[in-house]
Amino acid sequence: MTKEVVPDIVIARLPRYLQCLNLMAKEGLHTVSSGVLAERLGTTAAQIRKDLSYFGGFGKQGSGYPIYSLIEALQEILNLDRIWQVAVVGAGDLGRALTRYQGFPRRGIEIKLLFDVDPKLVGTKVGSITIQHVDYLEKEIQHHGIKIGVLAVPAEYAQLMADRMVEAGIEGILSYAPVSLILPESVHAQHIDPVLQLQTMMYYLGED
Amino acid sequence: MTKEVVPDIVIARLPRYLQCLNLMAKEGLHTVSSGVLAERLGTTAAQIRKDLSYFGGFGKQGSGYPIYSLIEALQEILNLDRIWQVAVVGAGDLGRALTRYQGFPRRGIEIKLLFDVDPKLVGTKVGSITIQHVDYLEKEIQHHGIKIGVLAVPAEYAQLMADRMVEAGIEGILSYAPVSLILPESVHAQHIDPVLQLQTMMYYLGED
DNA sequence: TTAGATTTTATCAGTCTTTTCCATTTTCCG
DNA sequence: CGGAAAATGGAAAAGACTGATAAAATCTAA
Repeated sequence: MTKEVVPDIVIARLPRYLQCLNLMAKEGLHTVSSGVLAERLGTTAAQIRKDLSYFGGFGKQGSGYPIYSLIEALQEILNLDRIWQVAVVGAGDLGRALTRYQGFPRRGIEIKLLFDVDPKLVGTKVGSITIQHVDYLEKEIQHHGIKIGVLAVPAEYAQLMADRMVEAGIEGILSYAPVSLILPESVHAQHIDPVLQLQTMMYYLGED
Repeated sequence: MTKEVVPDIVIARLPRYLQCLNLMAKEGLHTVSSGVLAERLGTTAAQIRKDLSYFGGFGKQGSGYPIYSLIEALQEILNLDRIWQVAVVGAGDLGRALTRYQGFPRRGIEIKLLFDVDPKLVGTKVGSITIQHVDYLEKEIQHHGIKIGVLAVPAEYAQLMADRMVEAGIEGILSYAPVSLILPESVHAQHIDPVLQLQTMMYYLGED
């Protein structure tokens, strides 16, 4: 009866399962066993079964998991059964590349707003989006009721922009800025920093 | 005497500590306690102390950690006390943005090679790097003895290019392609996929 | 229809991580 | 100088996650 809490680390793996399942569906498969899925994902069958079992029994003993209904179930669990609108702050190389990235619309993510401070950029378009001045950040985010923000600004402005987004009602931030952000507990943050990931790698590559 | 194994997850946190320490050094601080560092990083003091203690006692009771020498120690642990050369495969929006990214040279990462298949791109320059045809991938990587590759190609070519990089001697791959790669155990791989991170977030944002 | 192979599910044991506790050392301040 | 406060580092406890095992269900083929 008690709504058992699903560990964060399990949630973080579900999108990867979904990605792989979508690929398999495109290949024309209808059913997959945890063993096969594990091999494609580089993990273990037991882990996949355990992870999925947090949400109920999707599989059929003897045959495995029906791909289509598992995809649907995961999409519902992750709340992907709708379009999520996103605001991007920072229209430099990175911000513009993200705004043009076709992988977003293909997977239910719509870049709705794009902001920058540079007056030379404001008013120009990236794809179908017009770059707006950050002065309008709060107003526009509130107006569209956007809950997810992407930070693509230099490190020194990241905390300020994050604070403003939170103030405007943003509840999740994906940051590309190379700094640690200090945010309220209630805001979900994720960081992407290729340098940090490469540095992690260098530890292991060093012994030569 | 037994060389205790440091957990992967600890290694993955060290670059973040280093990033924060560098920032503090720039602010003119000389010493930092685990508590203050933890607050800036959004973690706990105990975890930082435990992580650092895998490598020895860097701190001084009563005052904390001397920032400069801790930075140096971490750089040495992570093998950052030299320039790492990197090859980028894929010169689309993303590959070019990465090649231009100033954060790499600033932190000891040199993009040395950039490849693409598109004959319209081959021969053109991105910053000071000339785009080469992927036909020369193996030869060039071997010639320069490069150990780290960055994948910035469409999903359907990612596995093929990863295989070729491994064949050429690459030991670590940072992939931006939205697929799971199947690689030998000996190759260290990291993935960056903003969609997966956003989807993880959507699970938590969904209850509204 | 039945036997055997396959595969999930649930449970439990084991391992890995994190947190807590505390002794010790250093710093600060009156 | 001396006591209180601050801080580390190690040991141990607690907690979380993963892997293994047994049981049940399904499928396949003869």
